[in-house]
Amino acid sequence: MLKYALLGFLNYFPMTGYELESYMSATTAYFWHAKLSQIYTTLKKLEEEGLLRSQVEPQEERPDRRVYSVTEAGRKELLGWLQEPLTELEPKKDALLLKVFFAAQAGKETVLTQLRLQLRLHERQLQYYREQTPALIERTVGEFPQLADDGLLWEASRRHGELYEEMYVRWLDETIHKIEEAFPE
Amino acid sequence: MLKYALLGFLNYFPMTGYELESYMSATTAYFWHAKLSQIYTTLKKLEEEGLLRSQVEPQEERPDRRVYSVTEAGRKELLGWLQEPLTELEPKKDALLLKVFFAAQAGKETVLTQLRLQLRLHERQLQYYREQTPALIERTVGEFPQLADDGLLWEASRRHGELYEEMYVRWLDETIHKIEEAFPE
DNA sequence: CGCACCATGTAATGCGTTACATGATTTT
DNA sequence: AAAATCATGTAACGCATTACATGGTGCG
Repeated sequence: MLKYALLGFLNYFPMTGYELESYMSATTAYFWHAKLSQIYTTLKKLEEEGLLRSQVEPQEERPDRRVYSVTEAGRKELLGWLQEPLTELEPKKDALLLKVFFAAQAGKETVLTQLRLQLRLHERQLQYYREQTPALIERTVGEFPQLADDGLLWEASRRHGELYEEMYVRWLDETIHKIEEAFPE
Repeated sequence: MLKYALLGFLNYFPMTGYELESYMSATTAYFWHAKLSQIYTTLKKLEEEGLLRSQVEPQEERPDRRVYSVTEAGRKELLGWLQEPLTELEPKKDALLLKVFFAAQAGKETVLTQLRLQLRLHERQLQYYREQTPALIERTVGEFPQLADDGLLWEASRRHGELYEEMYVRWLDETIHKIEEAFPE
């Protein structure tokens, strides 16, 4: 799946594995992320499959840059994936919910501590989507005007992040109060 | 991590791998799931580590049942995990959002078709959390009254599912309308 | 007649993380 | 003086999925 994220980014313009990682961290990280090591091995595999090609740009005093770009076959592969509909819900994993599910065995204060900590983390993330991400999208669309249509969809995914964090904060609030009331000291 | 889900369930009462899978499907599947094959191999490993023990119950005309239960070491391991706070946000993956992010390259109608399909799936899931899950929790607490405290936290995780699906439906609605307006025929 | 349920497991493969290995330049 | 940025990769390991392998009972 990382495969398609890489093809998607490289279809905007050619770049290195290192640059791909920083773009992903700044944009898709909320719903798709990867470590550098995985990015490098995946890029190599995609080149072997003929979906990417690379060119080495020599540099002084630094490792040479290996710049990847999408081949015609790669573009077709990306388009094919974009057109395939998702006919089922994605299974998800959330370790916090798993802990909450079994938390009765650990006692009230333990759960509450954990939920309050999560509340701070999600509030901070919510703030990030509200205050940092819009400017990032505007800046990118400003820099590459041919990507204006894409900007609309980037904004849609940012909005998902915002709504998700709002929902999470609300649930944490609600749950903290319910636990406080239900297990009085 | 599946490890802790298995320890958590088996700490309620002993059961087989097959039964673990059906409990998980009915309850934690929304935030934690596993295939039977993985459950069987993990149970085996946990027994080797001394966190579980198993007893074989012979059956006629069917494969013998292997019933697992938690050892003292297993209970400690579970408690230890429950007490460890999660100090970071969980990275998540959502293939639909990845598609939406890159969807401009595939055209308006392709995205809309996909979003409308997802809307139906999420509406159905929302209905499930509202209409089916509460009865399941009540039934279980009724059957095992010593799990009343646990019931409160099961309800909290169900509520997260409900809020999540409400949020997702709202976002899909919003996004579908925005795309319809922004790319008029 | 076919499908779902009960019940167990192994083998191959793929996806992802952590650790290892290197090293100059720029910013705090 | 330390940390972040730029820049590349390999190796070992762990977690998860898919496919393989078996087979009786009960329901519609």
